[in-house]
Amino acid sequence: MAKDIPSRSEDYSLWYNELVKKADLAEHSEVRGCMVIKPYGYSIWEKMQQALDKMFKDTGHSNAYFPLFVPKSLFEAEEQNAEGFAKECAIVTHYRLKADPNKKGKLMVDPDARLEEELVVRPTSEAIIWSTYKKWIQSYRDLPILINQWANVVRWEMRTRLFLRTAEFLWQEGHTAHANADEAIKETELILNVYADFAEGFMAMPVVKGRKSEGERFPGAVDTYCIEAMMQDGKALQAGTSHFLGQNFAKAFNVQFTSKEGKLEDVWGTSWGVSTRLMGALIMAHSDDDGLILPPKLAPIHVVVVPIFRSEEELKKITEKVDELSSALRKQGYAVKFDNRDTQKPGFKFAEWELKGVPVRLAIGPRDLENGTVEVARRDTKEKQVMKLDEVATRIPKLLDDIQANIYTKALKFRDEHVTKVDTYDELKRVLDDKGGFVAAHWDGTVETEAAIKEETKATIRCIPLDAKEEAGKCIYSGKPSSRRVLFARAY
RNA sequence: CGGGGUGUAGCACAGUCCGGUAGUGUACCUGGUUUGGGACCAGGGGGUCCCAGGUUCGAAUCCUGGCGCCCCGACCA
Repeated sequence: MAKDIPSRSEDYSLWYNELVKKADLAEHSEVRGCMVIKPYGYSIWEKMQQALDKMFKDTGHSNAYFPLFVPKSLFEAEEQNAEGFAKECAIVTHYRLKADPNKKGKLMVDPDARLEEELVVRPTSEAIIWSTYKKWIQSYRDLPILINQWANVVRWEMRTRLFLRTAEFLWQEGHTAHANADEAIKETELILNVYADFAEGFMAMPVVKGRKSEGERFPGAVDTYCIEAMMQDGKALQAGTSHFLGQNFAKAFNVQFTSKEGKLEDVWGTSWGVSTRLMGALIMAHSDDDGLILPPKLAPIHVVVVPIFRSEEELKKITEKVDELSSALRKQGYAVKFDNRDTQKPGFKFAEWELKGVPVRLAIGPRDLENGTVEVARRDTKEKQVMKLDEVATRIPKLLDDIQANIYTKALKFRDEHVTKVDTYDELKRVLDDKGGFVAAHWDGTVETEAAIKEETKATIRCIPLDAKEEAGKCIYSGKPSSRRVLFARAY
């Protein structure tokens, strides 16, 4: 086990926190609830951004940027949305500080600098964006608008956890406007599929695509779609949401257009987002007691090379071989790190790069120079093999593909083993306590039943899976009829 | 907001009960030996002991007030 990190079985929560810090991903800042994302952590986030950004652009979206501040009058325009976020908003009330006459060297808020209208620091940008769309949209010819923004938002959470829930976080938020409901719903579903493809294809993390229940719906949305993932401790994590907003925001902000037929109509909308929370998901989905396990498609470093040498001479000879190998790998698009520090021993480096989750490690020493070989170790299984030096550059791509596939398969197997069908309330409670994971059960579709189950078991309906089969049954709580199973779980 | 904990070197912590020269591990710096799974030896540097006030000859330690942070709960898309 890695030094200074507790094992997952000992204390999963502590394992997660320590791993985030020890792997150099992020740390707590001087600001309550806000984290510093460190270079290594940020480089993983950048890989996520790059992949997602390309997917958005490939599906016709463009990036833009809207203000951090939302005037209170705009913020409150869409009532449900405003009410949903009101309890966790940071508000700017003043625009100036001045020297405190009573405390030397200290500043105070200048009471004369009160803003006429308070500014809400965006917890989400529907308000500011729809108030802008109003100016952009007159005709059906102006539609659709397909915009994404990469931004930070602030939600004054009571309790925070690195990446999973921070008071300020980074995300992307898409906001689209359409001429009819059908097109908006298609957009909502398109993005849901983009998110699922990203989670599974890049993060190697299987997800369940579904709809949120009424009680879990985004404030101001008509319908909320989501992808739900399963963490190694059996808790669910919402990894992304895509909302069909209906005409709610158009009505709130008077965004209307003249249709082909010459009629004045309200615009249909969607919004969708994923955040730095995905970093938390990535960590908890794959990593082990030795540290991070990164899927090659998101790893900032694919291959780390550790030279083993006694003298400058030896290092020089090794470096020659490594340079050749590195450039062959780089030509194929892989990021290679040559860890030639002479300040740390090989064993230290092995442990460190394992902690950081680099998928493949090569070790080259005098022995290998003699034999024309290199030791290849994969992070996911910890298996080592000796390869011919001149074969490495051509075999690594396959190995990285194997690793990507293997960690997905492993996570999928775990997820599938943690979906349990139950037909009684007692079973639900037992499975939640003993096994965790998703519990597939019948539900009568009411907010009351969901709330009661949540109150009693702390489990929520994660989603109504899109692929749920029609199946007659009885709600495990109320006994009322139900036509399909939904997934319950305790969640992050 | 409720419950608990905590604040001392970059980091992790001891010392606080019972007041008397500021400690340990790690990290850092120098030199040497090492290097195929977290090296070793020797030497060295680094502190407003969270802040403010009080008690005292003397406060990291006792008293009063304040602040920060962490964990658990409630809350949470």
